[in-house]
Amino acid sequence: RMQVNTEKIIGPVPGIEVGDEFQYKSELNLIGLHFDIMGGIDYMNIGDMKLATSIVSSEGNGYIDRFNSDVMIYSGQGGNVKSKDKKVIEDQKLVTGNLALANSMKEKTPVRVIRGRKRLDQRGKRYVYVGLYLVEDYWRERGPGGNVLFKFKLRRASDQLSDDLDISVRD
Amino acid sequence: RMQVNTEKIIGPVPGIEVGDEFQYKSELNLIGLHFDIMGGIDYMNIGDMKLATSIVSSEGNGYIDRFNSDVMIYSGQGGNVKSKDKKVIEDQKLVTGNLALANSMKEKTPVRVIRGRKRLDQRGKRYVYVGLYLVEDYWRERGPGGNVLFKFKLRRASDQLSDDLDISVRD
DNA sequence: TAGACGTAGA
DNA sequence: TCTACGTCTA
Repeated sequence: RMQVNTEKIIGPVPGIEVGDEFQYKSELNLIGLHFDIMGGIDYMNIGDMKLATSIVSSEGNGYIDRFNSDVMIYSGQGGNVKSKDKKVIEDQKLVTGNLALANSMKEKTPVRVIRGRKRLDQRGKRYVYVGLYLVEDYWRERGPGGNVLFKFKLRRASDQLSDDLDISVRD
Repeated sequence: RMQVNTEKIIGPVPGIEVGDEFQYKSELNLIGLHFDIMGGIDYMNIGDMKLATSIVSSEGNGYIDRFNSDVMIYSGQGGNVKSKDKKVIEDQKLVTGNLALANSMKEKTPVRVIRGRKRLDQRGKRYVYVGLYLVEDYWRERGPGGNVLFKFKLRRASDQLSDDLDISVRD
């Protein structure tokens, strides 16, 4: 797949379909699906408001998200993630990516969702574009360490292919 | 470019030509030019001997290499590199990648060389495959911090395209 | 300058 | 588990 897209946009990326699969976050960047090569939440500024463009839910990094049929619970960023040189546990704050997701709820703008899962053979991950979602709700929780965590509830937009994503994402 | 190559080999990679250019080290991995997605020296075990397969000389990370026409001086790995959570300065050792390069000299096996340079627009780097080199010499030096550094002298193999690489690598 | 749901291999 | 010439944005 040789498409290259350097423009960050909200909504579908031309040429990319639900179920398309990638091997690296850097590929998501080249393709224009998700430009933040490390971060889970990508966003852009519309005027002076941050709006989320895409999120990556990836296995094996301390974040715990949930997928149930067309609803997902996505963990906010910051605070509680294991990091070699950073032992402190802090409250997550409603800034940058978390703020962008909250704004996306207010503005009812769609968010591209990419799901990264470990391969069965344990050789890296695969990232599958699972479609557009709308942020339906968010709230604060206390994490295991007592710190504040944000949780975002997203629902898959209905006007999309209804392929069985569990199959398309399965190894 | 959609070629994918998962087999690590010594020498030229089929389908890849001198001057071919890539945007990410992960692309070098997909293509089979250089499998170590972070490290500068990639190698393989032939029997119980490590032999270098490829090296990446990349700008802007504390290592200082030199390119002069068909000769390059490549810095060994370890010891003196700035790293956020690692302040200690240590002697480089003749192990792993450094040992592999030393063995490649003894065995006269070619090493693929990739040159990573910052883009003029400062948006990332570009990696150019500049061809096969032979390790001609290596020695120990003292670095600015007094620690031992390895330096490897490599000479470009003569039976290759003699395009002006300075042009092919220029922004 | 440092943070961020990175990756493969020893 | 840790290292390794990573890579983008704020």
